[in-house]
Amino acid sequence: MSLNQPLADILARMAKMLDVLGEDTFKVNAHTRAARTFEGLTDDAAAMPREQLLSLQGVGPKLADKVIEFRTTGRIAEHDELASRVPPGVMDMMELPGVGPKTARVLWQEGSISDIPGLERAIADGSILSLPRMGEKFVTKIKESIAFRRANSQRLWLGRADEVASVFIERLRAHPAVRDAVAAGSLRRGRDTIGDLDILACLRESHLADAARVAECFRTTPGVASVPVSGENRASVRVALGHDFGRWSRTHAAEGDGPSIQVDLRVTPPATWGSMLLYFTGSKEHNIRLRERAIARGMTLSEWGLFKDDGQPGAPHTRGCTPVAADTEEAIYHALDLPFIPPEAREDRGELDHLGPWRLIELPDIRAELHAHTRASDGVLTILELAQDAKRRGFHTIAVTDHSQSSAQAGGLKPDRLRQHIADVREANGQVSGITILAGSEVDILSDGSLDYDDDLLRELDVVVASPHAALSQDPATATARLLRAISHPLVHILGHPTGRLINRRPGLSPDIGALVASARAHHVALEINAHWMRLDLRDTHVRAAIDAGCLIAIDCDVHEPADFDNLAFGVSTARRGLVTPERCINAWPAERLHAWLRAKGRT
DNA sequence: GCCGTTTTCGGCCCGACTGTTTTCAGTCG
Repeated sequence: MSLNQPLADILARMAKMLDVLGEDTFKVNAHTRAARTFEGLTDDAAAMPREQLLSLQGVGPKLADKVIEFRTTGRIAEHDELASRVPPGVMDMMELPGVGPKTARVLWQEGSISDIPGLERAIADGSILSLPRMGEKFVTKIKESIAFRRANSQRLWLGRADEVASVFIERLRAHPAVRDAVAAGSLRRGRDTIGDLDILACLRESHLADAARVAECFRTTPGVASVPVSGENRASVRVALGHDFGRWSRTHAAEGDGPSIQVDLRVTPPATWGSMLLYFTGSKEHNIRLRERAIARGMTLSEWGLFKDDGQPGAPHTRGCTPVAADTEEAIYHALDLPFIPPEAREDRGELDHLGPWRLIELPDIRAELHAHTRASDGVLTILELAQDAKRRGFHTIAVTDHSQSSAQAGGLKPDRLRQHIADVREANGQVSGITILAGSEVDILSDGSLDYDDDLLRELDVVVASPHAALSQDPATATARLLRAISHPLVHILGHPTGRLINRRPGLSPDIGALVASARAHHVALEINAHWMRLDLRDTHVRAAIDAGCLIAIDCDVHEPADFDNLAFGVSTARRGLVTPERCINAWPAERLHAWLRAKGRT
């Protein structure tokens, strides 16, 4: 188990405690930045010599020593000391929208309010109004925040957030004053979960005075429950996720994933489209890097554009200055001596140091689906229907990979049924012109790492996707040994959804990713990015580790019904976050190359 | 607490909105 995440967590907690205690904000930021560095790191900080720690972004001598202390003793003394001074409930209060470190400190130290229940009591008896800067409106805002938080303990699934965003985007695009509307924020960056939605609308040149009407159109979208922020060019709304928000909400609304989400809108004229899009896409940390880079080049960057720094007080766009670049993101990056950086890579994980143009995998590059189920197990399509759907999407290859015998709940095939199924696939192949139908199986990796069919049967298949389905609570060492055994099996092509996680549902296995990717590379096994938005497994940071190690990647939809093909975009954005290129993705290879690679397995 | 294409000391991202203020602090993204 990597030390990176626990380390990131404890450093982030220290930053928050320093903040509420009123310590130097730059020290706070230093801890926050270091936490992010470890969160995005692929190599394990547990194994790094001090010199290597010091080479990391934002890690200096003091933080390096804290890392070493943490991995040696399991604690950081300074953290424990801070924790003894800050009640945990005060940290909870800072999670409320509208309550920052200063407010939390006033509540705690001047109002003796040290947790959210205490805050609710102080609101109920009115005693909160005696504290400085706490008025009626503030109290109302906090009450709403508490209710909102209670209903939204989890971030939203990517697939569901996308569905909600499209409701607003389609509505805005239909407005006569709007040239275009897009999702920005973490949705555009393709993160696996979304905290709130950011929508950007661009006015037509002929309708520059209509920003307020566009914001009005946005605020009045059916389903909007409240409007916490409303300005001339912006608005924030909260929406109840009812039955009007697409098929996922209908399927999953009652399953405890939070009944509302905040959606932020920004309206912009075309002249500032690029700088607004850049600003609103983030990540915040990426934007800060860009602004620092602008300053180093004698410029300043904001959502209003990139300007020459003329030393005058006041924001340049309010003084009539002409920007160096503002209308497109490309122009801004160019003026900062950078290539266009894809949104998925904007996480302050070293992307500004990337030389040359980026060419990450794109949706149209994908030409094959190698993980799909039919009615034979738990899918809804026949072999021919599956092939026709895949062909419609422009694929040259579809692999039929129904479940193996141990997945009884999914209708897994006993050996005899699989033999018949293989014969059926062979017969179907050729009946749909222009696409190759391969006979495969999604074979269970049993808890000891052995496979669910014997080798003679596996040898009859064109594609073997080996996946863990049960025993997903194994300890990391056992899980690692299990998956390594499956990877080293000579007939396995693809390791399917390697950790078995379900986002917001279960954590899945926590194998040693470094060992996994090294073995996958050595045994020519492709690691799957399962594109279903509840899985996205491998996750982005693991994909990055696989790419750094030289592994091959498969991006598959794990098709059970026709709509599952639509999830491919989420798999692709996860791949892009891991810096996957077309060359490394077997689904992007031409048919001949892919088929030759599949045939080579087990013959060497 | 970190960092160096003005710096090993003195900086450290930018602007809008909100609420409680008589001119601004706090929060957010």
